[in-house]
Amino acid sequence: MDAASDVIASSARAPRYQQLTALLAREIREGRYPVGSLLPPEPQLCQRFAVSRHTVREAVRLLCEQGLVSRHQGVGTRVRASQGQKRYVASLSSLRDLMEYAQHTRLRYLGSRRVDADEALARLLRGNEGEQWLELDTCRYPVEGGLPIVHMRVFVRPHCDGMQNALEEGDAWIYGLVERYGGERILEAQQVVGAIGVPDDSARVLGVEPGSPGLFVRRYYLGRGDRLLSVSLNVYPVDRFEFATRWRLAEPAAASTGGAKE
Amino acid sequence: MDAASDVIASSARAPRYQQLTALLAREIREGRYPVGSLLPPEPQLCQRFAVSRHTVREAVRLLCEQGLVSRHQGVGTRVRASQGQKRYVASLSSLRDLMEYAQHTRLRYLGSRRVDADEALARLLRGNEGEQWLELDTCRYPVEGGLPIVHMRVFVRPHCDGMQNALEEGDAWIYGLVERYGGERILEAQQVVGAIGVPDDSARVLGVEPGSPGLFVRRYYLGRGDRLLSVSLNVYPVDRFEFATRWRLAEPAAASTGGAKE
DNA sequence: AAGTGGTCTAGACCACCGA
DNA sequence: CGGTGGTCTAGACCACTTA
Repeated sequence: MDAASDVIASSARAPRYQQLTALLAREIREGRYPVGSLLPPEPQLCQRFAVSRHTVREAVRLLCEQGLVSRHQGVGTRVRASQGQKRYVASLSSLRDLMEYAQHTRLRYLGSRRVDADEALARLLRGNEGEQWLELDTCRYPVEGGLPIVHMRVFVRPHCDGMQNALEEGDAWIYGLVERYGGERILEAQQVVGAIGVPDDSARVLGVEPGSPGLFVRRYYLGRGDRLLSVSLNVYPVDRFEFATRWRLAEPAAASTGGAKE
Repeated sequence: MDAASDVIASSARAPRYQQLTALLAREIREGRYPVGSLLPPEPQLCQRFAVSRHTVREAVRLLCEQGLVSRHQGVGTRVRASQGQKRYVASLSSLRDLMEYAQHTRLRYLGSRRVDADEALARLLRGNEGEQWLELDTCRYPVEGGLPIVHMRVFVRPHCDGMQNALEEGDAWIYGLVERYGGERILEAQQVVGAIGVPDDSARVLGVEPGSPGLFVRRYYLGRGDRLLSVSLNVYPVDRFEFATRWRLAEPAAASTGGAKE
């Protein structure tokens, strides 16, 4: 190839591997390396850009982190996408943070019962009619007392019997119990939020007028192979709860670790 | 130190840098390097474990990706957490996905006006009393017609004048306009969701009873240095909207790039 | 000025894959 | 088998922070 024109400037401000990342990303975007094809092998890139293999690998690593390529030992570096999308991500250090407010709440256990899912419940739980579930009825109070913040109905598989006892102790986290009693890690949580007129049973628990404005939150906890481990149906009355999320732009930037001061 | 006992087995199955990562992670967990302290400098780690600096750096890089430490040129490697927490992440390919439903909606522009923030509005917009804002009044309809799904009041800085014209064309995305007219990328979006009795003005737009159950969503769009670029105040009536999010467990697995086949 | 992590080179051997 | 990416060494110079 025309090695001369491909030389990476060593005097430029940006490190070489970052220049290389940008250059390769542009060539991928412009079709020189179509999606599905293989990038040239590392030795070839070293030669073309007159840099060491370490530099090439660092550059390709960034492409990899941006999802543009994937590497496979013995095969090569395959182009997976032609352009890095903007991606906004939100992260939680634990599912507990889904309900950050809950740090300052106490759980109260109200009761439990076995239920056979009728058609409406089955649809809500994404299961089949006639399935057996164990329903746990709970609510959360502020630690300083007062009216409940939320009415929570938690559905788990019947073999999770025994969770009730743990719940009665009062400061357990549903998702933790689900993992302990279900013997399986929660790999994904899905959440659906919407408005609702508070239904009668929740209204009684929460001490508000039936039909008054409320927030419903359904959470589905999934394990391996999208196995449904638990479903929680929550109702919050107006003014006692807000749900905050932060979405940050995930920089496909080269910066990696260096960035922020402490 | 007792270098002999710290030698990393070269015969073991796992690569040295992964063994090193695991070893350091354990020592952090067990308190040898408390949170807030500095890890020994790289040359020292090289000596202690009798490995090259490259290997040490690869190991520390993994600790970094797991969030256990952070590196700072000229300072050192600081311990940030004593144990790798489970982390759940949700990602969007664009802010548009925050309102996935909106793919099938049309925007309708209702009007705009300049406002001086009074105390209540200033608090809502996280700004100061007396600040000038440009308020854009809009709502969204299903493409197939019918009642509006949401009443949106968007606040932008006054210099964004001209956005109205773009809005009147009908299929613009607020966040896109904010970037175009503000001349700045949105680096972060914050979202607060809660229940609300639909206020009078929104009720008129939405065609529902004032005070009936609704969902409010406040979104704050931030640019560089957390500069507030825009705020959007949305009200959804019951039954016309649900808000879904998926949180997936992000594996802090050591595997890095090697893992999956294509 | 000294010490930190960040970048970079020039080599080497290995595990894995496909022909 | 040859070629790929994965790991590793032993050096070097630089940018940045702190004192």
